[in-house]
Amino acid sequence: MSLRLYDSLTRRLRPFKSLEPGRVRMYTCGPTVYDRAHIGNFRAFTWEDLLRRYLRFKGYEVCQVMNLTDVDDRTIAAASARGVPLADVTDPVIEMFLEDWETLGLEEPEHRPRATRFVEGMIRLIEALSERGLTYESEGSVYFAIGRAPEYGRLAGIDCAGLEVAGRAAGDEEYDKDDPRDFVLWKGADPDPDADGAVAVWDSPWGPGRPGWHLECSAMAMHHLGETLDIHTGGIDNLFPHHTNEIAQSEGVTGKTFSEFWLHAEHLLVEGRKMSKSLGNCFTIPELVERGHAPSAIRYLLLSGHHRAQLNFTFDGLEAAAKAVNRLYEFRNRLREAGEAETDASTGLGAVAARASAAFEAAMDDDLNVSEALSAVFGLVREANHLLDRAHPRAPSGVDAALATIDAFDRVFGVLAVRDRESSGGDDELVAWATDRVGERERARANRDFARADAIRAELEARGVIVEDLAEFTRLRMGGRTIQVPRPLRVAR
RNA sequence: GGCGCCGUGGCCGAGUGGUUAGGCAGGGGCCUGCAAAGCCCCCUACUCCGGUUCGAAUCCGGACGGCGCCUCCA
Repeated sequence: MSLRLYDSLTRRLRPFKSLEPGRVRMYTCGPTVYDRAHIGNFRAFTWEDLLRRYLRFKGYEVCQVMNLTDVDDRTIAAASARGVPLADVTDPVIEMFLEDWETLGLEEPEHRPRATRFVEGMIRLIEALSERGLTYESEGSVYFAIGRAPEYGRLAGIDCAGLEVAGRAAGDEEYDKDDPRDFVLWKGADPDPDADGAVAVWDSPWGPGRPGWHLECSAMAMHHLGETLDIHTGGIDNLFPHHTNEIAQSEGVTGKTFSEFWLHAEHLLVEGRKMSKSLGNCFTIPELVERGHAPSAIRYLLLSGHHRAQLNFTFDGLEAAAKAVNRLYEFRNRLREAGEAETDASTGLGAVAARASAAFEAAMDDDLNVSEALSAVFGLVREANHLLDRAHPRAPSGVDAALATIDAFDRVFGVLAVRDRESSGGDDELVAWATDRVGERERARANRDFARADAIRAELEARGVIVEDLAEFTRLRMGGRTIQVPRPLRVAR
């Protein structure tokens, strides 16, 4: 079985093969760190994490680069407005970004370069482009002349020759471009020392200024990964102009293919509507967590739709996702417990697990069809539960194989790993109090004083603690967290 | 205007020329002091109108509806 991925450039599903056997070089467009990333941003990042994990599942070593855009109009505007250096805005945002990254259980990329540390490399790129006659200078700025790049616009499906040059550029103030569609490589600084751009000025052969937005990705990708990447990913909105311009710049310098595959994630809708500040639906990860939603559920929901389709993020969906995650979690627990029981060889999980494994891989091989892959996972859950019921009180054979399969699935989805973290910890004081109350409730139950036991449960529920009596212990659920309180040994009568 | 996407059961969401997607919700059952959780079973849809076909939700055409991009939003 082999992996096939939809490539935006050729607009077709193509078999994936890395340039270097066994090793994938992948560049993922990271966040602009002017404000905390929202769930829409994380939809793309979570999907990229899935891609990365699946490549590893397929046996590749992955070298992933994700940039941090810490200089652009918005970071500059934020710093200027507050009258502070750029880093005073970007450093805390980066910190929050990494926090959220961790919350969702995303794997660390091998490199996380910051644009402001790569300005020199960007200048070298502009020089190389200039030597090839692809640029022109105007009033301290340098532009890329797209008219001299014959392939320009292919990624976005834009036919430049037929494009109107006028369009929205008619009233444009930037009349210093030869062609309004050209994009800036180096933006000359405003001579006014009080101008907004003053927080971000570097020296260059063309005078003081700052690099254009698209340039950083070309520079950092090529620095870490070489002139040709295996995979370049990003949100669909980056198709044009960002990725289109990246290709123009990079290939303009090297004359080589910049990336073999271009993969794009569609946008997220929230409650059926486009995310926007005015609708107030640009939720961040901590906002959702504060509302009592578990990170594992957020991760599951973000992952559960195909990356090339818009995903509708809803609060109902979040609750459904939490239930689905829990089902997997309980299933794995059940397998772990069954592993210790005596085996009943007349029923076997091995074949069921092998079938699920094959279905999972076939689905993921097909352009990361997560929905279908999850269908295979839940198929295993259902069939295995059935066999576990039948073998009870003994265990079917093949429990280890089923457990290994679930673990392999989760190395790709990474949902149970996040869920595991939610089952421990919590507000120490509340936990101590609740544990104490449960102890008292257990004594009442042992005495068959159920009125008292129910009163204590109500008391706990008043403070947001849900009590569940299980065979071996009492489970307390508070918010997204779960705590197990062992049942005191009852004295035999 | 240009380029492109989508319309599946109460909700979310795969898929496909003839065979059960899956999750959540809902119904029934097991378990339980009660409850919850968990487990099992059930619940058979594809916007509309034409066409192609032995057969279409799946292919073609049209209509209606929704959406994205077209210079800095993942």
